[in-house]
Amino acid sequence: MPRPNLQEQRRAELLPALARAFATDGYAGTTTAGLAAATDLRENQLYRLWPSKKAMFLAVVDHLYDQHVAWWEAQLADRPPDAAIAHILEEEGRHRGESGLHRITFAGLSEARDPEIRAALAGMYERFHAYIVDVLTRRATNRTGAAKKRKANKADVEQASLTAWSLIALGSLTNIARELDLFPVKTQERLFTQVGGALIDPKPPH
Amino acid sequence: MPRPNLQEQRRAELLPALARAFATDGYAGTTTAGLAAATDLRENQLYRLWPSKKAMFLAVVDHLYDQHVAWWEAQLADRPPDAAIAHILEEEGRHRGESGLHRITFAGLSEARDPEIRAALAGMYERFHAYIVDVLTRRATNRTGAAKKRKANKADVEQASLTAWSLIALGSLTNIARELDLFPVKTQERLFTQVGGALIDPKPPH
DNA sequence: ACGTTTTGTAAGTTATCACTTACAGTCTGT
DNA sequence: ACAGACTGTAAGTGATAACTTACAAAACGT
Repeated sequence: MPRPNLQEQRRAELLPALARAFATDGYAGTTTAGLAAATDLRENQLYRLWPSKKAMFLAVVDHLYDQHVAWWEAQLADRPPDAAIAHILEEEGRHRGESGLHRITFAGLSEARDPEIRAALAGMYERFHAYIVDVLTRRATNRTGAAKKRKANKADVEQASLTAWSLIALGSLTNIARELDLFPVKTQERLFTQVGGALIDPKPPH
Repeated sequence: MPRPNLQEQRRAELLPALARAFATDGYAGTTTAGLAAATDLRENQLYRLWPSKKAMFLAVVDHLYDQHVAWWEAQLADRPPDAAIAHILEEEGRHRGESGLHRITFAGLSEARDPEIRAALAGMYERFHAYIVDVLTRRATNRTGAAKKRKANKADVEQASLTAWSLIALGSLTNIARELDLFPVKTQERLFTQVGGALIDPKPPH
């Protein structure tokens, strides 16, 4: 049994370069030749690691989603819930721009006819939404006093769900705006802190 | 001088079919053969009306934007500003789904590297934003009393600008959600009426 | 009816696409 | 050292892309 199988590791190493390529040119606009150039490999070497261009794209989607959630986790760790959320609202815009996640999303949305791509994107949104709802309700129950330890009731969760979707909406527009240079970073920050802040905290301290 | 030139009219007639094709398959995913099939013409007949596939796409972007604004105008006409806005918030989601505007936007965003496509999209967003700001400030000044007829001041306009972007954000997410079946229509309605309503009207009547 | 122009139909061109095959090197456990 | 799997390089495959060319058939003003 000669030579150990390092394919899994190789895949992981190549994903950032693939992500960059897909983010730059979209799904249909990215060629396998381009992917090979981006990874400094030949096309058939990529095809030894994934069965198709689509598989490469789906792997990229998963990779970026994991990366994004990991970033959230890092922001939440070692901070009290309120401070963590405020911090995320401030930093989310900046971070989103750096990862290529939003461009991959646009690319995927253009291919939403394809059931696998569609499912991958939908799963990503749903998991992210669930995650935010969890963060929001954890914070809400903490606030009402750990002593009571009341379970988040149905109305609370429903409200948190709407709020979570709204935050995701702000994030989506911010991505579009960044892509098209619609408004300066300052406006983007105000969107997140002012509007986003108002959303999660109906009575602003003024 | 034989046969009048009806090209302009022909172009206008064909745009809806072209829009449908681009909306279905994205920009790069749509082939000129597909466009020909969608319009029931041959490829070279299309090329007699537009110089390239890109020109066809840009024409579609303009067409859908004009259509969307016309719809807004129709909603605003013959309604007092407040009622008109409420009505738009209720109907916007439904209407957006029917026109293919959002899918065209996704398609374009995947090609945002192309300066012409990028400019067309950016222009569309900016014009739409300006339009909403105008609607919002008209309403605000109306409210403070037509008698005073005070000019909208800078802070008002800035606030309206943020609100307008937020509404556009909700619209964008709604489109994504519709595309990916993220949540039911009811949630979508609540997003617009509850969150959207709160955005344009910080103190809800309760 | 005629001359000019637009319209319709078909075929072709060149490039590039996703994906494959062939084969020579190279590494590893034994 | 050597078998057997992995790695690298090159070339090739058929399909299909955007876009053209060629030419016959209408349509219109005169």
